[in-house]
This record gives sequence, structure tokens and C-alpha cells, in this order.
Amino acid sequence: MKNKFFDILSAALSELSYPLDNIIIQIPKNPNHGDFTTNYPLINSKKIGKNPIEIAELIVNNIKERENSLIKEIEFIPPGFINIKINSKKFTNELPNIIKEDSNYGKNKDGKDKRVLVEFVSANPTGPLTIGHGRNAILGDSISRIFEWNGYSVEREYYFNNAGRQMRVLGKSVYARYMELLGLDFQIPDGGYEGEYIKSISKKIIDKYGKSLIDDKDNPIFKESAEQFIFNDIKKTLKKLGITFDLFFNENDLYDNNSINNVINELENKNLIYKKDGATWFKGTEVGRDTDRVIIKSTGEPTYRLPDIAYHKNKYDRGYDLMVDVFGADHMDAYPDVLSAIKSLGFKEEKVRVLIHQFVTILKDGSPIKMSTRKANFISLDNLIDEVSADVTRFFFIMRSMNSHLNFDIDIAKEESDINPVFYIQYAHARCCNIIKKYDDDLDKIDINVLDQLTNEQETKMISKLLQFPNIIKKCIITLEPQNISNYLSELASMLHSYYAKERVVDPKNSSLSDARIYLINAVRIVIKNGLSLLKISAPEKM
RNA sequence: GCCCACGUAGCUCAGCUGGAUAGAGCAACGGACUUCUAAUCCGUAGGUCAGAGGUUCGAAUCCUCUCGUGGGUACCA
Repeated sequence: MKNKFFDILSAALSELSYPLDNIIIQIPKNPNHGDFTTNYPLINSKKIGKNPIEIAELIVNNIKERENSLIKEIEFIPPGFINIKINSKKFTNELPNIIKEDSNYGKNKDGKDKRVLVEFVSANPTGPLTIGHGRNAILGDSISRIFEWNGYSVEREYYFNNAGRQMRVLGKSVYARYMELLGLDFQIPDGGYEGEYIKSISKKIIDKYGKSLIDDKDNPIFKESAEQFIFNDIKKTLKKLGITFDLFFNENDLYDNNSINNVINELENKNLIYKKDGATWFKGTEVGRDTDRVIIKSTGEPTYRLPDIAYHKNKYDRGYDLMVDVFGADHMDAYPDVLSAIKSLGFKEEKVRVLIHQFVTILKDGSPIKMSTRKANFISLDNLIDEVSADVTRFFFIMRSMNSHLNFDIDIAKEESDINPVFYIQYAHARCCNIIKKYDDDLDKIDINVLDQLTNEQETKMISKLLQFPNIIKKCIITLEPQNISNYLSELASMLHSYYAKERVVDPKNSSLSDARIYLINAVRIVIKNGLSLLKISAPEKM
């Protein structure tokens, strides 16, 4: 619809020989300003060298002179806006398309033949996922889904490290609990993990090996059992949210297949590396960073930046058209180093999009809880899902912009009250379903001509809203904010509820109007369902 | 100190690449169920968009500074 107006406007502009490169068409907030508006005269008046209002008038007159069935009213308003009202019939004409496309309505093929890799979660297997990981997981998965809806071929990847210091400490912690459970002397290592789950792991080891390992504290069985146990746990939690990964990438492989060394050599060839104080440094300052960074410690162990560089190189080598990294705010300082290194290795930086989300503050009894996996004083993501359902969890994490801190009030989330907008949207869907159930005839047999009766303001606005859905999904590719979808759905649900309260849909006394309205309701149902499905939130037919 | 976000109603937050009168929900107050489900709707009240400059026809939105909050600033990940 917008495109059609765009064409009409462009035609007028070229006839007036005005520039065509700066055309913005918007949907005005104020309904008195019509269905669409453009500020073209205002932003181009300098270039054209005329008064905005003068330009507006010329454009409007030009459009008026020509025949078109799309525009019902067109006017220019000081200081230089052009507002148009669309023939409501043009809106209703689009409705059958929604019904026809059904569960595909909103999808597009813009990303056809493009492969995108979305890396997210990437929590090391040292403990259950926290609520913070939950934000990352749901954000990453929702973004993957947005790509899918835009026709991209998407791979979800989980990057992990099972070889570092943290994992060694984990193994030691398991050993300590193993000894404890056997009633022997034990000592929790410095900075060891204290969660209950450690004991569960130790117990499993006892079940299997008994006391045979008491003098074998460095036996890899401790670390490996822990890793296996925890990873299963993590996958189980993710599955509850409907998230599965296509790939698990082990950082260790980068060492085994020499990628790390190769990166060092390449950087060395580019003269971006030097030794100082026994460590190996990356010349960040050479590539526009504030400071140089250690990439290999004097102990010979790389810092996390080095494998990260190798990892990204690996992704490039796999030939993706786009790579998305979803990180928590704690990576803020690290990724620019990685990107600049990647760039200096000759890769295109633009192929990587780094999404940084802020942290989640958990509020309980009104005050924030400090969380640490190590101290195990966190509320696990798994617990949260069990308490408030996967739907609510998913919605809660994407309804806020990723770059604002999220206050997660446990007490409110648990309440499952009407505070939570996900119910509002789901209820709108259930309502549509219920109305449709009350309708006796066959939806497929409705004569499309009856749709002309959908002329009241609420109806026109709602149809216009439905028609925006595909654009919202396209827009999300630019913003990569799933929030755009949840906002849209809330607005649509609100329109539906309001309409429902005011107008009778199925009215036996007026069957032709009923037909038209039920047709509309069915379209609303489809759009809400598709939106929720994109977000992997259920759309109940009954509540 | 330096870097990056954020600061919008009492609370939690929307606000699209700058647009016309800044919006929801919760909380408060007043209404609406013999009706297609009231998990809903309608109305009232609530604002110096942190503050100060700047850019321009026009700023919550862009730029600069100040203040405040969070995060980062390790040879931790």
C-alpha cells in the first residue's frame, strides 16, 4: 500500500523534475493526518530552492490531476506535509491475501541464498544457565527466527571452552564433593564451585566408580563427568524454551587443528605482534584501538582474545554471508579487538554484526540479587521457566530493548497476573478463535465483495495494521530487535480487544456484515498467530 | 581517569532512518458482564522526555558539555 503511494508520488516528482532520492513516507500517529504522510517538501525545499508549502501544493495538484483509485483525499498542510487518505476499499482488497498466505503471511525471501550464522549462549559448561544467559539465549534464537522469516538459511552455533582454568577448578570442585560424600577429608579449591549440582555430579561418580578414585584427584573423569552432566542440563533447559543448536563449536579444536598458530603466524607476517615481558602482544594501537593487548600470556597460555580471533577466522572460512554474535555487556571491551584483528587479516568487518545486550538484574522482595555461577547464589533459568512457563520467559526477555538493563522482578513474574502482556496477546488470539467458532458457515465460502462493508474507522485501522506486519518483519533485519515484533503484537491485540468490546462480529440479523467481520477477525487471528509463532510463543485457541 | 550503554508519568518501559497534540501496562480513582470468554473494554488523573547549550522549518530522537545509573577498563572468560 505504501509502495503504491510511493509510486504515485514518484511519478509526480519526476514530472515536476524534483529529486527522487529523498522520499520518506510515514504512517502518522495522529489519525487526522490520514493514512500516510510525507515530509518530502520540507526536507527537499533547499535542494529545490522553493518554499516547502509551495512545493507541497505543486505536488498535490499534480497528483490530483491524474486519475487514481488509490487516494481518497490528499492535502497539503503547513509547514509542508502532504497527507493522504487511502480509499478504504483498497485496504480491504488486501485482506484475502492474508487469508491465502495463512501461516506464511509475513514471510519474505529477501535473504534467499544467504547463509547466516548466529552464535549465542556460548556459556562454558561450568554450571546451569542463569537468567542472564536466558536473555542471551532468547535474544539469539528470536533473531535467528527473524532471519528465517526473511528467507535466510540460518545456523545456530554454541561456542564453548572445556579446557580452561575454569574447567580445571570445576573438576577439582567435583573431586572435593566426591571426597565429602564419602566422608573423607576434603577441601574446596580456591574459587571453587559451590552449587548443589556439583554434589549431584559427585554422587553419580560414586555410583559408578565407588571409592576407587579417592587417591586420583587429577583423574579427568571428574572434569569430564561434570562437563557432560552440565551440558545435558543446559541443553535440557534450552529445549524447554524451544531452542536447539545446529552446531557446538569447541574452542579446543582451534588448538588441535593449528588454527591458533596460523593466526599468530599471519599476524606476525603483518607485523602486528611483538614480545614484551615474556608475553606476546597484539598491536591494537596499529589498527585503531586505544591500547595493545596481550594475546599470549607469559605462561604460554593464550588469553581469550586469541582463540576468539581464530574462531572468527574459522567462521569466515566457512563462507557465511553474515555472522551475528550475541554477547552480554561484559564483552563490550573485547570484541572490537577481535574485529580489528580480523580486519587486519583481510576479512570484511561488515559481515559480522555484534549484538550486545545489557545485563539482567534480578529483583526479589524488591531488592536486587547479585549473582555468580561460582557461588551458586543465582536463580537458574531452568527454575524460572518452570515457575512462569516458557512463553512468559521468552516474551519477558524480548519485550525490552536489548541495550537497556532489564529488571526482572521474580515476584511479579511468578504472579502470572495480567501484568504480563503475553497473556494479553494470547487472549486476543483465543478471542478470535472463539468468535470464529461461533460462526456457523464456512469461512472459505465468504464472498469477498462483502468486505466493502468494513468501513468504520476501527476496521480500516486494524486492516492497515495487519498490512504492516510484513514490513515489521523486514524492518527487524535492520534493527535486529525482536522487541519490534512484540510491540507490534501488543498494539494489534489492543485494537482487537477494543473492537471486540465495541462491535458485534457475528450478528445473526446481519449476515453479510457478519461475513465481512469474521473475515477480518480471521485475518487478525492469522497475524497474531504468525507473530507469536515467530517468537516461538504458543497461540492458544482457548484460555 | 578512559571507553560503551542507559536516564521518558509514582513504578516497569514503548516511541520506527528527526515530524504535527510524547504513548502503553501496573498502581490510584470512576464506570461497563442476562451479550461472540470481563485474562477484556471505556473514562479521569498523572510529564520541564535528567540538566544546559548547539544543529534546523521542526529534537525525547542527532552533536557537545554537566550530573546520575550500570557495565567494561587484568598476562580472568
